[in-house]
Amino acid sequence: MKYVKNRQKEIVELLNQTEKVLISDLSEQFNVSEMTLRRDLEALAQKGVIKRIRGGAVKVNQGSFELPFEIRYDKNHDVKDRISEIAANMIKDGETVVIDTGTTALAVAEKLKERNNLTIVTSSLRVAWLLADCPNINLIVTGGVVRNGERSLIGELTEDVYDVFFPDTFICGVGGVDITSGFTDFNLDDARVKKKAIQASQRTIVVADNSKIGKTAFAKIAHLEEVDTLITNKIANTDVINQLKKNDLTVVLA
Amino acid sequence: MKYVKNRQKEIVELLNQTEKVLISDLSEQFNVSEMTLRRDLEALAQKGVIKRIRGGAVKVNQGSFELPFEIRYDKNHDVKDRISEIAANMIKDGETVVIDTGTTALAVAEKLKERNNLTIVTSSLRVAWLLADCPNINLIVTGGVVRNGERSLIGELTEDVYDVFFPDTFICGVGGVDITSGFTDFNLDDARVKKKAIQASQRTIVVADNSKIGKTAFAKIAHLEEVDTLITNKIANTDVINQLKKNDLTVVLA
DNA sequence: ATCGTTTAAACATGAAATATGTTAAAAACC
DNA sequence: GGTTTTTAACATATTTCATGTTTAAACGAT
Repeated sequence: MKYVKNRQKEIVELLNQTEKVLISDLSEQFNVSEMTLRRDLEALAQKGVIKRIRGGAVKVNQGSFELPFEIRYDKNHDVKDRISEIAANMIKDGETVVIDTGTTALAVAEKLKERNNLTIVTSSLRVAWLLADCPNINLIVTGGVVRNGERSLIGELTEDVYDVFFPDTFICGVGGVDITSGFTDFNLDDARVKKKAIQASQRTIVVADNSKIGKTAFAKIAHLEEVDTLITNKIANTDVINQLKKNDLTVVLA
Repeated sequence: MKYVKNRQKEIVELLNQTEKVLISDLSEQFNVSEMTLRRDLEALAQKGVIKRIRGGAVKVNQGSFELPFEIRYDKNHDVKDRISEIAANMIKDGETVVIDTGTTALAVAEKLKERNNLTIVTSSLRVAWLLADCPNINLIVTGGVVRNGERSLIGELTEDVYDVFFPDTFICGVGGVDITSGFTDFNLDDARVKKKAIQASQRTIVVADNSKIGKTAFAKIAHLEEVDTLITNKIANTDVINQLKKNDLTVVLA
């Protein structure tokens, strides 16, 4: 079961480099039958990650398109683990914390599961589901329209929550961090929610692994100055990191 | 897996009559090893349904206390299936439907999964989770505080949603239906939300299996006249049903 | 303290669910 | 038309989960 996901993840990554993969090649590479690969490709095509062609698959990644949550989830898992550990340690007992959508923010939520006396606000159904039965956490879900796949809550209902809530810390996930474009996200609606959460919160901590550094996604979330801390990992492009540090942004490398 | 839940359910029901059960007795009765029963009792004690004592367990059910969701879920499953089927058939494509918390309402959500062009509003995380990836359903989650175990959303945030939303139909779950006390629920906060949903909705359909008929739970939801239709099953107490029918309430027997 | 009972932990077994492989017929491509 | 790929159905393997067994430790009562 673990292998299935790993293999499918690798197929996607392979496709990002080679434009096209053949079932016959993959079969040799992974040492599994062609039928299995066919099933893998079918599953991925179903999610819209790849496009099936006769004998293999081609990439469909046109434009700023985000991979499905499940695929992203175990990508860079060890990195996210380190980043989220640091983020979790910056949260003190008794705080009111907003936990954002996205895989890295979900990892932070996992670290906070056993903590006491926390009030957690989230617009991610996944975070809500994860923390729903923690008796020691006061969990609040923002309302909103459920965005398919991502399971994030968006829209007016979500945004309006930040007119009445003023949390201590916002754990924010992003699609890209760049010197000129600032913090961006793949989805406009999600970006709007993040923007309001930043404005309402005392401090904002962005968690983003190195794959996001230097990238620009579709929708603007905030300028660099609006965020307090960026937690990323060491492999991130040092040039960009150094420039980010000049912009009144505390950068922590996991 | 199905047997585990059934056995645990039966243990709880047994405990409601006898105050106390012994592992040695249960082992004989269910024809399973004592170790298995020990595991069952541990699981139930974990959820707070029973209290573990040396050699067995005693009931903890003081007052009007509701069993945990998981235990209730497969109780009367076939009945809920019939009731929810009827409820689902009363929903027309294009409607805006509120789906409540509780096991029977969740069963209705399951029936609506494949339907098209529905807007579904829910204050149940379980319903939200179930429908989250249905591309043909426009899913809206009310905000609110997550109630432990039940995974329902409660509080001001939840209630206020019904100041701005005016749905066509409200599929409502209840804790009890009675001639004099009307519709009641075990939880005050849930009851408040239900009350507001009834007021905001064009019509309210209560789904409740026979175990609820003639019962009164803790918190008042609504008078009989405020609800349009009650869907229950045939085994329900006929006297009560007949009286209910006199109160301008359409009763449908599954 | 001491005896019998109950529990907890570790490992073994069994059954159900899931993933993978194989085969043969159908469909698609050239 | 002949080759390759796909689909579907079934067979096999793997994994997971519930259950059982055993043993040592913990507990309660005397």
